Amino acid sequence: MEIFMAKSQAHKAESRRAIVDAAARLFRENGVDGVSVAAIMDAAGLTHGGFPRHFDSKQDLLAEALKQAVAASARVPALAGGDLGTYAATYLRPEHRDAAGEGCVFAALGTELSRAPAAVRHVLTQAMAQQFNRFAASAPGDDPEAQRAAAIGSWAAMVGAMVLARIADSPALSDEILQATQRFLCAAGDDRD
Amino acid sequence: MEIFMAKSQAHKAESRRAIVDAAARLFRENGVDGVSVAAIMDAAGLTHGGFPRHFDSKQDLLAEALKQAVAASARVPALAGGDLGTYAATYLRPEHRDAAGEGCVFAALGTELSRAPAAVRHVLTQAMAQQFNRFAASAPGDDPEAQRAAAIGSWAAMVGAMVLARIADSPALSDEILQATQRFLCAAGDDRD
DNA sequence: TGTACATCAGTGAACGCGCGTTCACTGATGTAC
DNA sequence: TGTACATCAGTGAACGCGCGTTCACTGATGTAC
Repeated sequence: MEIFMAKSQAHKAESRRAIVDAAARLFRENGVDGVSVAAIMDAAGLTHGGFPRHFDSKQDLLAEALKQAVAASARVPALAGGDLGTYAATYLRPEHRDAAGEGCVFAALGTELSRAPAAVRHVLTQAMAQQFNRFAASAPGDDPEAQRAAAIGSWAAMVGAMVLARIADSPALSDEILQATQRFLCAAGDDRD
Repeated sequence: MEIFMAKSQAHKAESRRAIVDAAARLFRENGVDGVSVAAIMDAAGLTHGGFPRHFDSKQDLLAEALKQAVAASARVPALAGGDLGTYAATYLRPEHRDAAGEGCVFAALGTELSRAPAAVRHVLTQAMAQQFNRFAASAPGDDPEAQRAAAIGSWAAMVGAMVLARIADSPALSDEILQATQRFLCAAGDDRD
């Protein structure tokens, strides 16, 4: 415990970063309604009273946390490379399923976010659009429209598979969902090469 | 208002059905944490005080509502027919996206349900297993393993596409996600026919 | 058939509890002189 | 260089509020006689 921690302006930015980091992880792990502001502040090493010095509301923090999370996802090497097959192989690993807090925002919070306020959904819409553009260029096939369809359909399959794999209470079925989806996507790609 | 409504045992079953129906719809529309027990009872035409005569807890009702919802989904004609392509065309319609309350449970509540208690997840796991078995038989291709992979991967794509289409705040992008996924799934099927 | 009574679905008030949010206060920061 | 003071990040107590749940009560049901 840093009892005499400085409270300068420089350290405020550090606190803010810690809050956003904790929120991005805890929201994905437990859902938006499954984690309290107090729990987030605690995970950031602060008390809940300091919250309004950084954010107007929990929704405001949610928007910031998602903004950071999608930006971080866009920096994942497999995605930066742009190869759909490589990305799918990375995305569909059991390690991703078991670490929702550091994983895909859409697979972790998707159904809750469809009911989120406009500001939150807008952040995610732009992230989706960018993702599709990146993938479309590297998708198999030569017809641009078909490439884009493959990019969108493949990503939908990844997100859906992760959602379903996390619901399954049988480890065997959960693993199978991930493997089968990867096989399905590979086959769909190979057919067009 | 049926002021002098009978309160016989026969009518209790009717009340229970009304509660489960309302819950199945409202949970899917607003999320589990987005609807209160009082709101469900109100939608069923009752007051919240009568709730414990029918269910032990909100979670108990959730399990019952999901059980009914997945059973109803299994009776959808396009699914009973077993043809994957027909089912995808039905599933991926904008009307489904815009009527979450009557639609697929996994697309409406998927990410919340992954954090649900074991009893709830078990109901859904069995529903998934059945869905895969039904689809696998009619999936394109002749290798049973590949057929099963196609069944699982295709359904994952449908669920994922619906989740993403509901997040998108741009109607154009939302429609495109549904159409592109359908095109992608058709192409994946055609390649194997 | 008629009457007394036990049952229990449903009512509406009330109960704790946890939550998001607010606020008076503390004390280190860093500026003014 | 020192000293007085304004600022403000962070603390911890407190605020309403809505929620899931509980409960004394009502009155129709339907059985016992």
